[in-house]
Amino acid sequence: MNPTYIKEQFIQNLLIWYERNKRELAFRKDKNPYRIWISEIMAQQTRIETMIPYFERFIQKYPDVKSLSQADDDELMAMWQGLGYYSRARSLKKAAIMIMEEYDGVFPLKKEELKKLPGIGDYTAGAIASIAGRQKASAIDGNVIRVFSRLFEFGEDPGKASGKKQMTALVEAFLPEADLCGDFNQALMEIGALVCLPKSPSCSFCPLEKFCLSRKSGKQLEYPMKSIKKPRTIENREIWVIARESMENKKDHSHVSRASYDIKIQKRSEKGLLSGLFEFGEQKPQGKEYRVFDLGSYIHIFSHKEWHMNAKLAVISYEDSERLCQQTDSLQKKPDHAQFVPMDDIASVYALPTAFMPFFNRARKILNDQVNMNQSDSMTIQTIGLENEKDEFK
DNA sequence: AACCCGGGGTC
DNA sequence: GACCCAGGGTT
Repeated sequence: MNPTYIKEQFIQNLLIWYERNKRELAFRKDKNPYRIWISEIMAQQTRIETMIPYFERFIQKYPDVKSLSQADDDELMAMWQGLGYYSRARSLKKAAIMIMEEYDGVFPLKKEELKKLPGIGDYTAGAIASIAGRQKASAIDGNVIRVFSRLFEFGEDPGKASGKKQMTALVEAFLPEADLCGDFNQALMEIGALVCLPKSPSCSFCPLEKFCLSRKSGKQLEYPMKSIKKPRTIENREIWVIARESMENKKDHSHVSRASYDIKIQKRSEKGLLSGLFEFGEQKPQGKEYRVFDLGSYIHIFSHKEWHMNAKLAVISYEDSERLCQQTDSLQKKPDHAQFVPMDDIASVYALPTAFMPFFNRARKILNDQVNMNQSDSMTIQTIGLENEKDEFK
């Protein structure tokens, strides 16, 4: 058995399995470069099932490069709200503008050209070039790394530069002709997603079983080699959700059911964590009397840090709300205007990170209950416990 | 090379 | 709770 024969067998087994077992995914319907691109960016560090509904909505709103290049920034972030890694969305728009201006609106399909676009690295460039461009290119993601690490009992950390380089050479030694590379790459990923699972690989169903060294040794779970992660840092935060009755209520107090509240939000810095998204802030209202409700505590876990938050809801007067906006502006170096916006616009119009969502849901519930209550009493300070509200925290 | 950047499903 | 997901950018 010569090496060429082994490679042919490997490719044939893989591609036949793929044709029989691949999932019908929305972005596999055609080879449109724009849609392949959007799907690959959304799929970065994100499970396919999670990303599918975002993909459908995104394509509806931004059907092509041109519409994306003209997207409103806040609307774009709202479309991405909840997906995470928000710089992906900003890079998408930047790249769309580059494609319009530097490529005359024609999507580049060569790997080296694709890598010049923001948000497109080694993996994504290879995926687009091979799938949409039918070019000979590898696309090595976490799935491919796991599959090949196990196949050859790969002894280095593929996350490090040396290991990544060797892994690339190994995978590329198995690449078929250009026309088949798109399916080859997707097939390897599909094996990783459906068969060569991190904790319980189904080796007896694997078309590559007879090529797999770790299958023979029984050491599948020792690959890929993993490096030690540093522990997350913990930050404590005191969140103040500040609400006021919206102006509409004052004009029309005969219709209590139409009453609603505005909530103060401000834009986070354009750099760093959750950049460009909105938040409630940590400024306690001061001065006149206002009603306070306890919104409890919540721990939000990011990849690299944890926010341990406590939050309160303050309902203040319309007059105090305007002064508060000015105070908040003066506190910020680069003031993104603190503003009171209708409660129902939050998360749909103003992208709110998932980290704050539990507090927003609780505040909304409390405020809606307030609307349905007769507000004839003169209560000024009120605290509500959380005993029966745990469901609101997820 | 090390660090930063989200959120969610799964076991 | 630990793992890890169709990774990329910055320092």
